[in-house]
Order: sequence, then C-alpha cells, then structure tokens
Amino acid sequence: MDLDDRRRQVPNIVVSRLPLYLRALTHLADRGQAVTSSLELGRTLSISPAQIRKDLSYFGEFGKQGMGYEVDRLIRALSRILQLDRSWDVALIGAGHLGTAIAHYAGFTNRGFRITAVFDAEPSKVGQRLGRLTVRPMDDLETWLARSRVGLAIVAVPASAAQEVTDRLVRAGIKAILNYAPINLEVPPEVRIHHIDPLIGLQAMTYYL
Amino acid sequence: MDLDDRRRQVPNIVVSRLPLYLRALTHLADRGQAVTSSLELGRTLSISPAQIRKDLSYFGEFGKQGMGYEVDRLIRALSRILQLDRSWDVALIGAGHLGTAIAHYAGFTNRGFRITAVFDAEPSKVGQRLGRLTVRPMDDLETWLARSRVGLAIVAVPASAAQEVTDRLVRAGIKAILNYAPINLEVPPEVRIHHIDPLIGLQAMTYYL
DNA sequence: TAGATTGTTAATCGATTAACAATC
DNA sequence: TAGATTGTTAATCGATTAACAATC
Repeated sequence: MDLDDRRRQVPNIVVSRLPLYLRALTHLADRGQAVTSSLELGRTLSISPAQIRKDLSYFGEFGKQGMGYEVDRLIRALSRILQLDRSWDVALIGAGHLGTAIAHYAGFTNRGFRITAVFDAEPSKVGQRLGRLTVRPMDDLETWLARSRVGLAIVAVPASAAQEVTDRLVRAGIKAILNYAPINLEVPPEVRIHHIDPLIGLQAMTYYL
Repeated sequence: MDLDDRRRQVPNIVVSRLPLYLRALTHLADRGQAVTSSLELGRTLSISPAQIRKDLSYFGEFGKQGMGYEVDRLIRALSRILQLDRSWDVALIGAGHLGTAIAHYAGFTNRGFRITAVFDAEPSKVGQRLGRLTVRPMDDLETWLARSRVGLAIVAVPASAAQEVTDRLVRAGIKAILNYAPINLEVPPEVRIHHIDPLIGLQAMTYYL
C-alpha cells in the first residue's frame, strides 16, 4: 500500500477534524505550551481522547507513551499532512461587502492562503482598490487564471450568479471552491467544494430554542 | 411520548439537514415548481432519497405515495419545525469589515432573522451608521439585551476578544451564538453555538489537492 | 520503578441504505 | 387499474468508544 492508497482510505470526517486539531494546537503554542495530550485536546474541542488518537493513527505515530504530544511537532506533522507547509494562491470572485471583508481578513494570509486576485462583474467596482489588490473585470477571469498558480477560488457573488461563476472556474481548472453564496452549487466529482452559509447554522439552532 | 420527548429524540445530524432541505425547496418554489420527490431533492443535495424520507419521518408524514411532496406544504412544515414561522431578533457584536458585511447581508432579513443592534468596543466606530443601524458601545450590551427580545447573537470580533464577549452574552441570557471568530469558544451545555471559520474549510480541501 | 499516556484492537453505537408493503 | 413514490422496517455500513498492552 503506497502513500496514495493510504490517503484515499482515510475517512472524510477524519480529514475534516484535522484543521480543528491544528487550530487548537496553534492556540496552545501561542500560549507557550510545549506538550499536550489527547485528553487535554479532547477537552478543549469536545472530542473524545480516543477519537483524537484514532484519527492521528491514520497518518502515523506522533506521540510518546506516558508523555503525550509535542505541540510543535504535531503542528508540523498536521501541516504537512494537510499540505499547509506551502503557500496557496487563491482567487476571490466578488468584491461586494462580503468580498471586501474576505479580502481584508488577515487569517488567510497568516495561514498560507494568499488572495492574489479579486474579480467583479460590476463595471463600477472594477479598478477599485481592495487592500493590496485592484478589482479586475470578470472578463479577464480565464486569461488570468491560465497565467496564475491559483488552485483555489472563493465565490462571494450573489446566489443568482454563483452557478455560472462556478462553471467558469471549473472549466478553467479550479479544483477547490469555498462558496459563500447561499445555494447548492453543482460541480463535477473531482472538484472539492465547501459551503459557508450562516443561515444554515442559525436555522439549525432555532430548532432548539 | 409528548412533543418534547419526540423532539429530544431526533438526532442532531437530522436537524442539521433540515435547513438544507428548506433551502432546496425554496429554490424550487422560486422557480415555480409545485411538487417534488425525495429522489429529486436527493439529486440536488447529493443525499440519498431514503435518507430524506427517513429524516422527514421523524416529524410526521408530509408526502403522498405515488405523488411526492407539495413544495409549499413541505416548506411550511419545515419552517414550523425549525421555528422559522416567526421573526428572530439578533444582536451583532463587532462592526469591522466582517460585521459590516453581515449587517448588510439581505439573506438574514428575508428569512426571518432581523439584526436589531450592532455593538463595537472601538470608540471611533460607535455612533457610525451601518445600514439602518447605529453602532452602539460595548458598555451598553447588557442593558440593551435586558430590554430587548434578542435570543441569538452573532460574534464577529477578533479572536482575542471573542471568549470575553461570549461570556458576557451567555451571562446576559443569550442561548444561541453564531461565531465567526477563529477560535473554539467555551459555552455552558445549554447554550447552542455554531462556528463559521472559512480557514477550516480551506484546510480540509487542500488535503485532497 | 511507578505512573501516565500512547497506539490499536475489538465491541458498541448510531447512522445510512435497501427493500417493500401501503397507497395515492 | 398500473405506475409511482411514500413511510418504515430490517440489514448494512461506518464511526465512535472502551479497554488494554506497550512503552516512555
């Protein structure tokens, strides 16, 4: 079994927890803590210690019996596993209020995601500055993507335009999309898509109120 | 078994899918479609038809054999189940780029979530207009919440301030929080919390690239 | 060494799916 | 009636947890 086979075998839900572990570990490192345990991590994340150990065991052995995990070492290991030990160029589509907030969000840059271009269909928006960037016309999307190293895109356009924008991104070879538009986008199976819809979260909470 | 018992029994994961069904149904209704089936809904949402039928069966019978589901009727039923057949007042904490984008987001208002106050700790922000609203000082938070009908809050402050803000909201009686700060907030078990962190989504996708 | 905590196996738990009788 | 699709049961699948030997 080679690395790719092992990779394919890891359940999706396990992969989706790794960023949570990474965030908690980074938080510990910021506070100057050098060592942690599955018990401690589990408590801060409301995840059972057994599950954390099991999740990590898909990728190797990162701890020491009786000692726990070196925070820095585990951060490096998880970063490598998630391919975060490199920088990712990201294209942002949409320069409205939401796009503006995303463009200014420092959290991306600090963690290896660099927004390298912003596009908008609105002529009045084109040419405006957004932090370090200048808004480009949507017509330039394909040409620009072909010349860039961008592998991910963030969709922050109105729901009515989101599917068309997505189709263009997919045709241009984008393989991962973070979607802020409140609709279910259709993409081919090889394209990863992650939805961010605040309404979905709110609506699930009101059930319990 | 009374209604409350039945309510408690429904798995969390089932509840979390109901807003997705609602969104897909609303989309169908907007396009003028009157009837749908678990097969059609499943295809648009990438969920098996059996699962949709099973999920709905926790709450009653909403379809007709051989016919499917009346879109409007199912929308009304799900809205009632999720308590969306009323309006919810929401407090927004944080008037930075993200808070501004949230305050302007029409999607909330259209779906029964009304942001009725915005708070910020920054004196330069206080008094500024944000759409229909005026930014209030953080000092007024408790007094204002006590007088309002607000049941939910949106946290859009920097990570460093998020736990303190959350503690104040919880003490003031808020029972559901939508958190945009990129940290794991601790809340008592009776308080619902939903996290929105774009980085988590991006980081799970890079694994597969 | 004694104590602690990992990595891993086996058991348990819960969620998903297949299948089909009921029925529109 | 024939065809279609629901609601529901039972079977399957997969994820979580308990337990413990290994070992730092």
